[in-house]
Amino acid sequence: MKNPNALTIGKLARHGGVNIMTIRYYERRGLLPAPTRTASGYRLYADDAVRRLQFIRQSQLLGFSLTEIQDLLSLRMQPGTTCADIRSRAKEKIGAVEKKIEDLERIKNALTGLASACRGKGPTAECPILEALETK
Amino acid sequence: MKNPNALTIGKLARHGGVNIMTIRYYERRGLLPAPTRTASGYRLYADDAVRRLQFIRQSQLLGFSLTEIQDLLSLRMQPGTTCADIRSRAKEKIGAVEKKIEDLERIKNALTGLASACRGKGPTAECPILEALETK
DNA sequence: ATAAACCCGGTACCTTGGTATAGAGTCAAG
DNA sequence: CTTGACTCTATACCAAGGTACCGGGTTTAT
Repeated sequence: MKNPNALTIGKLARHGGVNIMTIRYYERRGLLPAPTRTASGYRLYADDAVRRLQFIRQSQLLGFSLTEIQDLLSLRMQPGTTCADIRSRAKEKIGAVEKKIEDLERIKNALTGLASACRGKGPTAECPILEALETK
Repeated sequence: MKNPNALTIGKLARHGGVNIMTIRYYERRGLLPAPTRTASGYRLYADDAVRRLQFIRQSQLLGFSLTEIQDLLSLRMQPGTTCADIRSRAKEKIGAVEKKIEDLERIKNALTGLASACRGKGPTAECPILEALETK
């Protein structure tokens, strides 16, 4: 091997804790750059691919979609992009997360109201939950 | 028409604020019972189909999936099902919603921490957000 | 009586984030 | 040198909740 650190796709997958198919999928999506190939066509990854995979996974854990992660990655590559650009993406995401939380709080309150209206006794014909769902 | 209240699929769709295709889809999924047909094969719905659609929509707004709604509907039809069975479905859903809220709170806190670590100045090479994402 | 509006079934397509399968070629160990 | 593990591409499939198109038949309004 020319590069002593080169990883085959299977090793990269084990390193990153993802499936081989996921790596190929990320490559198709443009999230991972196409690596060099051996003469027989095998992908060979350098160490930075591991960091790239970590970036993707961490970003996913923070609620970014693959498309948004792509956006973050290309922002990073563009000269002239500042830290403020990245921070604004983070703040947008915070806003979206807050909105989702509010939606879920509303749902939770509505469900809690219904559940407490139901004594839990009797047939379904008299269930206040079912009635509430039918009557808009 | 035999039934003065009979609705064609288009009228039911407008009543319920959904697409015609959605109604056919619900029928395929078993969420709406197959209605009677005219001699030429047109679907004819009675008034209760409107209430059924409302039930589905309201349940969706409360976070139930179509599969769960199917479950609620068949529970309602089964003799011997009690109000308590329905209430327990509601409580399960409340638990799931609470868990989602907690997940989102964690995400929000992590993002907020990252955003406040970033002064918003300088190139992306020094962005603490990007660094945090790369370093697991 | 004819055009507009409606409806039919079947199939394909969309999003998101992957996963699976098939059929073939390649690499390493015994 | 053969077997098993690995990799390749291309294509199809999954959940969820629909939406769209096609080529035809029906109903309604003018």
